[in-house]
Amino acid sequence: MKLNSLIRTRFAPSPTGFLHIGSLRTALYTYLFAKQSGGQFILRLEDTDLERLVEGAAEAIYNGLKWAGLNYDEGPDVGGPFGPYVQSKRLDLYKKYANELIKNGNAYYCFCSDETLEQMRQEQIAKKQAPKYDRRCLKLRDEEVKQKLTANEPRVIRMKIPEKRIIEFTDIVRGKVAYNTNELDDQVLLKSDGYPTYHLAVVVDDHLMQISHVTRTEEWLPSTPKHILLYEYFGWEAPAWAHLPLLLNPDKTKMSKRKGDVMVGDYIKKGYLPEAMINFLAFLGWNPGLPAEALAKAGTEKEIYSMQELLKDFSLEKVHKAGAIFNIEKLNWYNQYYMRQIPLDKLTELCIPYLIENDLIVPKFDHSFDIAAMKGPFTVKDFETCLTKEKISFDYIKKAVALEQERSKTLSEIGESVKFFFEEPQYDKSLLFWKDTSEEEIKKSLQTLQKIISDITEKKFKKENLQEIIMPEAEKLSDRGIMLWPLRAALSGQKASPGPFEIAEVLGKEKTFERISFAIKKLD
RNA sequence: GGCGCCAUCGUCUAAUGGUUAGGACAGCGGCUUUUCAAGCCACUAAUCGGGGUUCGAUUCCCCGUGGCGCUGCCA
Repeated sequence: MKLNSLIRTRFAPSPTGFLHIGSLRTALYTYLFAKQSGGQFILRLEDTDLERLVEGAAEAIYNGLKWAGLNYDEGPDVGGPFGPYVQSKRLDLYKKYANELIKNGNAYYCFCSDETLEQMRQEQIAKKQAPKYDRRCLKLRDEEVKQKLTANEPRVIRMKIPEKRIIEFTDIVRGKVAYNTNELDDQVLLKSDGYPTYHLAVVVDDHLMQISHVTRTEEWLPSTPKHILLYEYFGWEAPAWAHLPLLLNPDKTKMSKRKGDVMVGDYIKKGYLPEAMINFLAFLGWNPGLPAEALAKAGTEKEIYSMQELLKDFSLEKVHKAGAIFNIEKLNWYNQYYMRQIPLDKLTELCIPYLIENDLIVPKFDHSFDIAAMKGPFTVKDFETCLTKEKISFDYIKKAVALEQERSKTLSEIGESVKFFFEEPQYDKSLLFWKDTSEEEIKKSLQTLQKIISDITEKKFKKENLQEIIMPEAEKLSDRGIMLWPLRAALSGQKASPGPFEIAEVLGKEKTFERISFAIKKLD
């Protein structure tokens, strides 16, 4: 372990898919750990599997990290002193180090074909043995190897694992962990296509990039002894290890697609806020666990943490060992909480892409942008110059959003619930009926309202005034719902919505009158 | 199969030898109420099993059970 030196951590995803929500949590913990001590956080792309590369995945990773506020000090798109930060651009390096291992006798060429290896595996399984390379190529004589190399036969480079050694290491999350080298396979380090496997590349890069702490998920725990051996072969000092718990599906399997949304982009599109996602993810597998006195002082066990507070309180030692199920309900709760904290102007800006998507407002520019990429006009200024649909102002949108702010869990939900402010509501006339009131009563209520409203001046069309004037009328009835329900229903066309007076104020006198008239017509 | 990791309410977790086992989400009930939310109040709900160690175990040790991970020229 490196002591007394700058903490440098890295997040090293492979661009074989869009940014996974579990990866984002790993990145978060990695970021927090480095940044809380003034260390550096690095992004490295591990694109050594040509077959699984996905186009656009790298972009999605950059965007996702940026969205979440996990800014890296060095990385493929920002550069840095230890670049390149993309493994496919470092092939010569891996080759050089692999050859060094051969020279020192810590690795050897293997010319076995896929079929040979597969057969070997099958035989071992049949004999109930652990599948393991039988080292037949290690027994090749020097001349044979030389001959095959000259003939340019396909080959890989395998790591030579010593026998009967116990590799013990201390993991920051798990404590002491030990593996017997007899259980380890002679791992392929350099593939026949010249690309390194993860095992070689990760060790070489972590060393060259001066990574002090390796943080990664638990699935890597069993390969850690191989990595430690490689550090030993190279004569390098190994970093500190921290194997983080996995994020799980509700059925406790490794979180994956098919069992729900797992891509960060999915959550961005749905309108989750980065603050909520970060807070939620931080507490999935970690908890500050305040001492009793501090707890008593705080009054309650605080679960709302900003990035700043996380930076202050996070600690790898307190990360849980067990995997955590991704619980969407709690995310929703966090998101709703954070949505209520956002200043209205800002929230409105965030909602605009969703309104455009729902065709509620139409900008003049080409709006075929991607919400997940978060590109497009978001400022008030941009927005006011780009509307075409019946002179809807930013202010109008703001008022509509304000009414849905507390009632929505996501931005996309606001985009939906706010619809009736922008288009005539379509509904069945049965919606207008309050409990078991008669059609006549409802109609009478609406007619009364029609009259009251036409008497109110445009200027006085505020919810307080409306309430002051309409409530006494409603109180005259056996149940004020007889007047208030049909009013609300007529204005919103919805079973559930904000209150009638607030809606009326936003719609304005003219639209309010029209919608009441429309409702009366429905009853005729 | 082998190896490893893990195990507190349904879920996320707090409490590391002494608590009525705490909180949050969800759920349920109530208050509020023109609807739905929100808010406020209350309730339900957990230490996987068995052995030890100890005056005392959620906590330490062992065994079992269960879950998960790895066992690829994937990462």
